[in-house]
Amino acid sequence: MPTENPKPTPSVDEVDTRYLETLVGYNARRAALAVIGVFMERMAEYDLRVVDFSVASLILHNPGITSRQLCSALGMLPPNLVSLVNTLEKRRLITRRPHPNDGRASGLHPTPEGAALMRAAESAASELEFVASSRLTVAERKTLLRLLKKIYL
Amino acid sequence: MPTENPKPTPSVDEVDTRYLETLVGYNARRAALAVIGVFMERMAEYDLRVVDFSVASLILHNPGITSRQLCSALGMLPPNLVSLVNTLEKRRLITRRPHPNDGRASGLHPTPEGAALMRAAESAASELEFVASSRLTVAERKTLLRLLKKIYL
DNA sequence: TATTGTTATACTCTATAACTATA
DNA sequence: TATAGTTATAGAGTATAACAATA
Repeated sequence: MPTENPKPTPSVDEVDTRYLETLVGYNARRAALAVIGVFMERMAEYDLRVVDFSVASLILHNPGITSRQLCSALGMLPPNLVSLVNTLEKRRLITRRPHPNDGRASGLHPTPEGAALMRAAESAASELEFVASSRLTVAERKTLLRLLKKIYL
Repeated sequence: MPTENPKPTPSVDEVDTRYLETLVGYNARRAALAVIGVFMERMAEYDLRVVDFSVASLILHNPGITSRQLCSALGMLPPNLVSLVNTLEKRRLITRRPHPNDGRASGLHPTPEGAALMRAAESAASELEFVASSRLTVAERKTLLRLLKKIYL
């Protein structure tokens, strides 16, 4: 009878991630973190975090938007938006004006400086898209965006 | 001459998110958060957070894997893995054994109970995939996974 | 000298409760 | 009574520095 040692405390040579890679959530999270990592580095030039960029971009394209609307659009909670908006205001990138129909709310508006900064930041972001999806064809990138929207919309 | 009031502090009716929706990072993050939100609720039954599931799944499929290998595979930092592994060990879901080739490391192995739990959890996760991607055809889901991998690999 | 695992700790992000001013 | 915005605070997640044991 030959030597038998069926389970000799094995070591792992190469990690098998095949199961996790079958999950949409795992892949979407990895992809998001990869893209956003590059995005963060690039936006440091404008002193904008990812969430600052998102908020300021929505204000640029939706002048008069309220904090509540920003929270709904971006899935964040009102208390976590307060200091962010305050900082943008102190940097003179946005201003608050009284809301025309609702005395409780403020309308958020880009300043000329804020609009200029965001146009530059959005240009940089759009350039980055080509880097981030450099291994995708234009058609594949379009398909990816379409399928991702079908997941979360 | 009619009344003119070209910029009367507008209010926003419906938020225009079209620019952000052109960005892969924005869409991937939204999709990941949507899927993972459902995932978290479902995994509460097994008392597993997303990261617990990922670690335990890798241990199941890679018996003998080290902490260092887990960190590399999941993009997390060693200090943040310590208490997670300790908790899995205290729950008797995994055990540590001496690494065969490296006295500094421990090999992590699933216990029979841990393997049984993870097989159940993985079944639930795979079922959830059909819910999460219910608006996608099978072919679309396959395409989505392929394109996401091309982004982060 | 470099690496594995660990402790301690700091920083960021996210979540909850409670308050005010207005609808 | 309900909602917008705010404050304070708690909790989760992520980050760095430094150490002991081993390679």
